[in-house]
Order: sequence, then structure tokens, then C-alpha cells
Amino acid sequence: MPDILAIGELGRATDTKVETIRYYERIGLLAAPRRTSGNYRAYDGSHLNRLSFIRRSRDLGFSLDQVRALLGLADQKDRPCEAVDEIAKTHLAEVERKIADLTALKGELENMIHQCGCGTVRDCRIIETLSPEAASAKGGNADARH
Amino acid sequence: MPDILAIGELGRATDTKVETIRYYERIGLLAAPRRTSGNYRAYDGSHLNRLSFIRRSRDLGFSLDQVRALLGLADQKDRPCEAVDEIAKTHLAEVERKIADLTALKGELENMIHQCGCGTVRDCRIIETLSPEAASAKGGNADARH
DNA sequence: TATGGACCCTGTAGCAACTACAGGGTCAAG
DNA sequence: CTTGACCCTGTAGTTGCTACAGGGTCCATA
Repeated sequence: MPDILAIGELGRATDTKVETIRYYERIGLLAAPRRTSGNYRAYDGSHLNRLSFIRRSRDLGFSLDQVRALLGLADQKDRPCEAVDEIAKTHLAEVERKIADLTALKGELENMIHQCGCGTVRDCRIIETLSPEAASAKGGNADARH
Repeated sequence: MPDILAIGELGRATDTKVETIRYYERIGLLAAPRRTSGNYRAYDGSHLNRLSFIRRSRDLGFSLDQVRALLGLADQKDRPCEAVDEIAKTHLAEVERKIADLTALKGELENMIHQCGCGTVRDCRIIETLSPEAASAKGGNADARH
């Protein structure tokens, strides 16, 4: 085992689909490896490291662009790591915003579901909540018309 | 104003881009309106209601498929609204799962960022956290090399 | 030696849910 | 009669993959 991996082995080692690995190569995220005589990709330890890094970053929700930036920075060993910190903090802020948005959403959905008496669709509060004001104009309104 | 809207007006009224409205028509979510002599789309109140419903559902995070289902159900006024309830509950469960996932992520990101001493990239804890175990092999390891 | 099956190759098209053109036509105001 | 805002169709791009189709390679076994 001289440390050389076929694409399928690399995939198993990093829990990555073969197509995804080729995709990362195509978009320039993972360096193209050398080929065997039969034109198979032959990966070595550096590719394994690189792909592991990518997968971890992705698992933590970094975008491919952010991963690209992190990879670039990871290679500049003696530059200050503020840029790294900033990417991580930006991402954290995004995650926090998403949590806040989803939490608000959850509240609205709970409200909506809570009001459903589960009769017919005609009286369904969920449908009513989703419908525009016109729906509440059942009992007379002042808008739009005239 | 006989209640007829051009696509741009409908867009402004529902906070929807013109292209998005045409897209909804193309995928059969919004009925094609009749046309003026100059081949402009001429929307009426029913389209406004329909699109408002769609937008509100989308704002609440329902997928287009879910919206399609909700629209279909909303038209069956005297059927029981259990199906509506189920869609909403399924969606709520998804939202809750996403919140849980993101919260876990947030914890990991905070940990990572917290450990960053902000020196050089070489010592950056963030990069280290993202790197495969080999990285922690700085102080001697048994892997990979020879 | 032939053959089967697991693996690999390239290239293209598909998913969600839009968004952004390009290259034209229509219409009202000045 | 021209300007500019609006509209039309059709296609391609976005993100991050995934899924073929239609082949080639490799290795073990019969």
C-alpha cells in the first residue's frame, strides 16, 4: 500500500461520493491528481488531507467559496490568521441569523397549527392564515373595489 | 381601474419579481391570465389572491410542492382539513430539525472561534480544527508518511 | 483464455427556486 | 416622432451536488 488511492477509495475514506470528488476537481477545489497508465486518478496523502479539510468545512456549513478561501489561507502558514477568523465569524453570524429566522417561523407555524380546529377546509385557520386579506373580507371590506 | 393589473403592478402588489411571476406561470403554480391586444398579461383579483397566498406560504418556508398541495386543498372547501394540518405539521417538524442542526453547528463554530489566539495561520486553531488528524500529528504521529 | 463484475473514464442533464440576461415588441408622454 | 418605461419569449446562470449514458480498465475465477 504505497499510499495511493483510487477515487472510490478516497471517497470511502472521506465519506464523499465519487461524483462529488470529480466535481471538486472540475471547479478547482481539489487539485487534479496524476493518472495511472489506465487513466485512473491516483490520489496520495495530500489529496486525502485536502479533501478531509473540505468535507469538514462543508459539514460545518461553510460555502464552497468560503472553503476555497480557507484553503488558500491555510497554505499561507506565516500570515496572521485574522482573515480565517473573519470568515468563521461571518459564517457564525449567518448561522445565528438563520436560527433567528427559523425560530420566528416556528412561532408562526405553531400559531397557525394551533388554531386549526380540523373541521373542513372552508373553516380551516391554516388556509385562512395563508390567504390574503380578501379572505377576511367575507364580512365586508373597503379595499380594492371601486 | 377595473381591477386589471399588468405583471409589473402585480409584482409590486405582492412583492414578487416579474420573472418569478412568469416562472410560477411556467411551472403551473399560477394560472396563465388572459392577454391584452398587445400580448401583455392582464391579471385580475383572483390572480392577486392566488399569488398572495403563494408568497405568504413561501415566506413561511413551504416548498413549491407544498404550496401546490396547499393551493389544491384550499380549493376543496368542503373536504376535511386534516391534509392541510399535516402539511403544516410536517413543515414545522422540518423547521425544528433545521433549528436543532444549526444550533449544534453554532456551538461548534463558537468553540472553534473561541480557541483562535489570532496569531499566524500556522498556529490557528480554526485551521487546525478543520484539518484532518494528520494536523495534530505535529508532535509525532504514526500515519501517512512511510 | 475468456468472461464477469467491480471499478473507472468523460460528458451532459437534472434538482430547487429562482435570477439575469439578450434581443426584441408596445405604449403613453412630451 | 422619439424617448423611456414597460412588456414579451427564450435561454443560461446560480449553488452544490447527483444521476445517468455510453463507454474503458482491471483482476479473479472457470
